[in-house]
Amino acid sequence: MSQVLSEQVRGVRAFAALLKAHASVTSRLNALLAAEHGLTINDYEVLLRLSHAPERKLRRVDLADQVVLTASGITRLLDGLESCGFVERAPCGADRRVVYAVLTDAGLEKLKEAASTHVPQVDALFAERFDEDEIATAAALLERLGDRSRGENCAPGGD
Amino acid sequence: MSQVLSEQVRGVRAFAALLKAHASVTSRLNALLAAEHGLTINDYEVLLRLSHAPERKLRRVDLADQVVLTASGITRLLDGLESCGFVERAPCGADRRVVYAVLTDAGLEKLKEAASTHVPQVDALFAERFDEDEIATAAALLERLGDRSRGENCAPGGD
DNA sequence: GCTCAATACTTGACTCATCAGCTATCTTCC
DNA sequence: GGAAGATAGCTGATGAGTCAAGTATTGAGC
Repeated sequence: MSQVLSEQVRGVRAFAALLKAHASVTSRLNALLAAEHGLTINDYEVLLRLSHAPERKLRRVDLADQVVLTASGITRLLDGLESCGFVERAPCGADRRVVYAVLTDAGLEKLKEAASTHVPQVDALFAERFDEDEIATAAALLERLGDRSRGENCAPGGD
Repeated sequence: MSQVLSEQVRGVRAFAALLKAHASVTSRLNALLAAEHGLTINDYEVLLRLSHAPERKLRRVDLADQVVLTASGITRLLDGLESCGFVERAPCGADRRVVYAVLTDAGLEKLKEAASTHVPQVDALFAERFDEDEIATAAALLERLGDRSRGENCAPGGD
């Protein structure tokens, strides 16, 4: 009866595992990050991206792309970080539509503080389950999955 | 300066890739599932789990565990599926605290209908990026990551 | 057989992110 | 140099999920 429902199809199993792994891992790490530093994972990721950016600043639209959020999602997220003083706005001389998000010194400090617990926690979570080769393999595969440049037309039924 | 921030630590890279892969993949598939069938990915997963369960029924608490949601999250999600007629409540004779969620015939039909587009889409997404071995490897690694029985005490700084 | 803790579930208030729709600015083309 | 369309960003309404606190039921200990 359930030909359609049986998971003989490979991708489905991997997808289900991705969903569960993500939910499981993020719910745990999110709780720790929130309790210890008052940040969400997305807050943390945004601070991290900014810290790596030239002059510690990024256009909001590029930030949105990097953390896979919509433009309005980034606006609201940055509202929070701005009100904490971790991020500032800076106009762009060349294009007045653009408002850069700039990591402040306080923001960098906050990031370092959060990283000091978050990085070991993340690492422990992986180290408990995988050896180094497996972590590297997982990272490489996941990076390919997240690469949006591939297969834009992936919708056999909808596009 | 940024000893703490540099991603020499392996787990962090894998974690960042997990976040991005998940966001990227789910935002796409969620949009398709919502547009074509009016379901979220979690709705779909719940219908699927129920379809595999004995007598097509599951305690809410077990369902919550399987899809990694809180008890209240499951209540709200099932509210929606109930009002669509895809799921029904059934009392448990042995324990009157328990309310089973039961997949109705309409719910099974809905699942089949949704699966008919969703499964190929999921599969295409993976097939575009990976060969079969890689998909199997990714699935196996992700399953281990999502396995909550391991490493409960994963918080070096908090527990 | 009564009390007390644990378990299953629901509800209200809240957070975070979405979409639709808006303004402002930039670019192109006539 | 003015109109038309594209791009960057913001805002109101909404949805999906969380937590905290509540009820109802069960089971264990005395």
